[in-house]
Amino acid sequence: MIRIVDVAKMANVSTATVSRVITNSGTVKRETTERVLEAIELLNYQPNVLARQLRRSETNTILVVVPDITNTFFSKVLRGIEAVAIENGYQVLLGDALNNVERENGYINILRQKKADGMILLTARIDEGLLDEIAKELPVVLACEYMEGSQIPTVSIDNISSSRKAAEHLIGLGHQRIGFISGPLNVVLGRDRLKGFKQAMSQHGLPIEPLLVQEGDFSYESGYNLMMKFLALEHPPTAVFAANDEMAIGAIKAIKFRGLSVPENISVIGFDNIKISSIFEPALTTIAQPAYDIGQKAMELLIKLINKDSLTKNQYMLEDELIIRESCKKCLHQTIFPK
Amino acid sequence: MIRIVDVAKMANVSTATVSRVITNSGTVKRETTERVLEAIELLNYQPNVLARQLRRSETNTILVVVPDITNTFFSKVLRGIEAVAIENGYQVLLGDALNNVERENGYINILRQKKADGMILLTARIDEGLLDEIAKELPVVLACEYMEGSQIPTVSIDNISSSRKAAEHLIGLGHQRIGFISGPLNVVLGRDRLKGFKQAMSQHGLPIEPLLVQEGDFSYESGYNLMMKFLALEHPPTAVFAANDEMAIGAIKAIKFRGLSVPENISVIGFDNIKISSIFEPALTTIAQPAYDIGQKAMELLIKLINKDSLTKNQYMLEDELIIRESCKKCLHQTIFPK
DNA sequence: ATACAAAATGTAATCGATTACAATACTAGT
DNA sequence: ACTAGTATTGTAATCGATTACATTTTGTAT
Repeated sequence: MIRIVDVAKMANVSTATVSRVITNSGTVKRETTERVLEAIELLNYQPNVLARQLRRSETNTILVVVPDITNTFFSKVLRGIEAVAIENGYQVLLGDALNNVERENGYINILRQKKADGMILLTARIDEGLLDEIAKELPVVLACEYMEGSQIPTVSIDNISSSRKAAEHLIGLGHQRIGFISGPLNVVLGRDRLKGFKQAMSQHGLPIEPLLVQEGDFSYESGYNLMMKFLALEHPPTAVFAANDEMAIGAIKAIKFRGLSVPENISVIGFDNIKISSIFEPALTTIAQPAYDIGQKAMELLIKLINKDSLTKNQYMLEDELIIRESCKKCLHQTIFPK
Repeated sequence: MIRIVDVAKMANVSTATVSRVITNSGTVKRETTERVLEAIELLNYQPNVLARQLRRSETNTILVVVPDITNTFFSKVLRGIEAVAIENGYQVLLGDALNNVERENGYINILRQKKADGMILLTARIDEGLLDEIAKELPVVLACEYMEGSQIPTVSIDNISSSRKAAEHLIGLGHQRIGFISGPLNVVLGRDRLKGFKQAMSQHGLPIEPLLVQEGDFSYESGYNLMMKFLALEHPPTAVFAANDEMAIGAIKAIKFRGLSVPENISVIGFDNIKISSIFEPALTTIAQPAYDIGQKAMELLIKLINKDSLTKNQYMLEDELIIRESCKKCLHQTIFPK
């Protein structure tokens, strides 16, 4: 292992000078710089990052906690985060929470142990009080998710209004019996999308039937199973709004399994606009989140927090967009089993 | 920031003793241990990981380089890696190479800088000589990919034989004009799957028409575009073998776009068995890789390398499986445009 | 009570860089 | 030639833990 003293010896200077050359401090004479660089080259010297980090007490690493890495929506956000991170000399440490609160908490400890300079959470099932406290001392940004009443900087879309927009699209097509397959209701995200749905229904004077609101977990399987439940009702909904695309696709598969078709018999709308939603048949009508942009913005905020720059505001809402494809259609009959 | 000396002072012992308590060395009297633990509790002391790592010259972090994080196949491998990593007290640092060789090289430097104790590569476009040299000094494991003539430990399936198996499935169904959409040929993986395809064709006395072998890049888009090329031929293939599922799905979409159907007009077989391949319609016939197991095994090997345990062998081949679903069918006519 | 071994604890060096402060070399102005 | 001021370089403290080695305490056998 080549150390800085080895370089110093070879170049016939002090370690301080070598260090100054490495960090481009600009105070080293050109000749000396050249001698040092030559020695570094010759010895193939690589500075020991741990030592540097200890001295500077910084890691140049940020931690990103994803609820579920197999969901492609998050990989797009990640891409956005990574782009800005690399540009600014940060490494990205990825934590997959496996949809599991304990794992999520575990990652917080990594931040606490100063293994990372900051953290971006794409999930927020963690105890609010705990997170709020940590965020007071350490740089934390929430992306996609947010936390009620907390001052933690957040980047997301307005889930309530976009959810309302999706529901209104169905209502606008004449649907009245609309089923809602929600995300897990222990996360704000899940609750917000439900809230948006309910708002839209109420505002158009439509009843919210408890049987037509089911709690899923954002997985394909839950979408499939809950749709099966809807289909077992005497009066199944004529349209279904799933709180994410994976569940929407699951729902469509269930409908098809029952020999019915989308959108002819039942309309389905999703949320997120993951890649597969445009490939799947019928192509999914959905709400597009600017995933990449969310990632970028979140990372930008985090860098500001790390550098202790002040933020002009701490809630960033980006624009979503309703993407109309093939999975929704005008409602022709108020029941899907006409006699 | 609470330091170990603070704890030592409070517990009225030396820092050495505190350290011994923390590391469970077992040589500290029970009373003292309790006093120290109490102080740690009271002060809410968190050891500084950087200092420890510097002293011990280990990071308890391993680096995983993925060619493309948006491909769900890799997230499954990652899950396998992570499971074993966490179990053994390792953190996983994820590098997304964005299908880009330079990015890939960049991650090697992280290992070199000792920011990680070892590395698992799920891609290997890097210069062979360079990688081989690094692997001599530092723990490196290849997963999914491998490198010809190198001694780097590897976990994968036998891509040649599984590819042959896939091609033979089509041949067994009577297909003779079979198109092959390969992966990038600058990676062994891509070349191997092509090799398997060619072997199967030759062994059954079928000609390999250059026009029917096209190089893709594992993306949905390339599958779509290259299939369009096939369809523009005077005699398009009656079956297509795509070197991964994403391209296979792209190919199917192209076929449908042309008003033809799968498998009635053209059979399509994929590779990887990603989740969507069973959901997509027609459900994809494909080769299943034991992605999770590959990840686990790779991490196990890496841990052995890090601990300088000896490996019994350094090429691990896991079992693949041909999964027959709906996208392939008996060949009825040797041309898809019968006069 | 004594001697010796084993157990427990302490002291201080160490990991490898960065950086505050000190010292020296150089420049220009008189 | 002398001096103030700047540019360059060096010395040594420092980050916060771990650990080799030294020392003290405890336990046991005689």
